[in-house]
Amino acid sequence: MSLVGYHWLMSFDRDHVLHAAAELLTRKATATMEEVARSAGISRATLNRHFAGRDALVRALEELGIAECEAALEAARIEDGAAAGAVRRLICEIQPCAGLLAFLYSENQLFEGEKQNAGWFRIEERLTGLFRRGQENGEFRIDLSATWLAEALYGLLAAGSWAVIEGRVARNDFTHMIAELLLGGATRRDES
Amino acid sequence: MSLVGYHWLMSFDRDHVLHAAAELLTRKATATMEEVARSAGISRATLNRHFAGRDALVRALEELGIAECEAALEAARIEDGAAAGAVRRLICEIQPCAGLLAFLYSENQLFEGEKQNAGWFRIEERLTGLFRRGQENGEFRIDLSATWLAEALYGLLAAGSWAVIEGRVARNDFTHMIAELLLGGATRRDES
DNA sequence: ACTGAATGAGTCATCCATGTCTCACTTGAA
DNA sequence: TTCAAGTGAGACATGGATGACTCATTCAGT
Repeated sequence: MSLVGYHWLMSFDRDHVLHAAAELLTRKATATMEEVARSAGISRATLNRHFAGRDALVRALEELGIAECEAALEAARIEDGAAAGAVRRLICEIQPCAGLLAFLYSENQLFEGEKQNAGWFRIEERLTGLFRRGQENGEFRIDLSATWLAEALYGLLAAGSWAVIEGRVARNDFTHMIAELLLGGATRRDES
Repeated sequence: MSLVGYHWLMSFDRDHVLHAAAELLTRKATATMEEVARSAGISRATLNRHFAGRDALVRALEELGIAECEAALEAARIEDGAAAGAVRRLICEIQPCAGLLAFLYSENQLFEGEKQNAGWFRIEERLTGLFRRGQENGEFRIDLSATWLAEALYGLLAAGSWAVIEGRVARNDFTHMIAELLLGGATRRDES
């Protein structure tokens, strides 16, 4: 049947293509459509058949990033328990798509138009809500705004991804480094 | 005399052009040479007379960024006194060129060639040296590598610049936000 | 007033990424 | 086997950014 399942050929895997594109574009944001196609193991023609232009590809990556972000927010159950633990779980869950987020984060054209994706607002809301909750129950300091903490999390995720890609830090330390710096800071603590 | 001082016309100010380009490219990394020229108040022809192509302009911006970074490192006297205070002074001094750094930081093509500027190595060395000093004298925790702390500083500077540009946080809070988060983290501290 | 240097505006050719199209081939389903 | 869908390779036209060029104008110094 042509309606139920359209999977005669397995050579094109939309999800695989998107992830390959994300992986490449994270390292080289100016990569050619040809390069993106080759990195996914398909031809430029096929890539253009499924994504009408570079812009459409970036938009699809944006959707993917938002979806994975919200999935991470769900999996981390950020509304449960202590805020600090929630942040740790979130960073752990979000690690697989950190590279994609770093690319989207640097793609500032996504945010300058008037038709920006509402998904970012939802994520921003939940994220700032998490930090605000931590501030209200006394876990987090209040002199750093929840908005800034959310923004800093993005920045640290991007910096961490780049550092891992360039081999400056070990991939296994990714979660620990970001979570500890964001939550505890660099200064040594005598308590605990 | 044509050898001593070449400043007959004041209409072209190399430093002003570079700073205008930095300011624009920070917001829109894909800006046209025409747009860059207009943002500096000069024509595209003149821009091309002084910078042979976009690549040369980016390289000049790289040089400017490195120079301002090292100037900030000097002005902050990062070798003096407590490491935490040195970091605060450094962030304060580096604030004016944070936008430029954010742009260069996202221009990953600068770091993939084999002919990358040695200035970054010098800065990286001094920066990691600062954090290592803090670790060795017990100020900073040792489970976060000095390399990562330096990388995180870059990431936070970039995130802070963007947040200011987009109006998410106040420009006056820039130094305080970055320094406090990097040094103290988000978690509330009961000691002073 | 004169001269030379530098600029601004405009034009032109070139390059490169992109999008579209065609055609032969492969593959799964009937 | 037959057929239709999907793919890969290649050719083609297009658009936009870029760099080089010309020419009139402006301005500083003499």
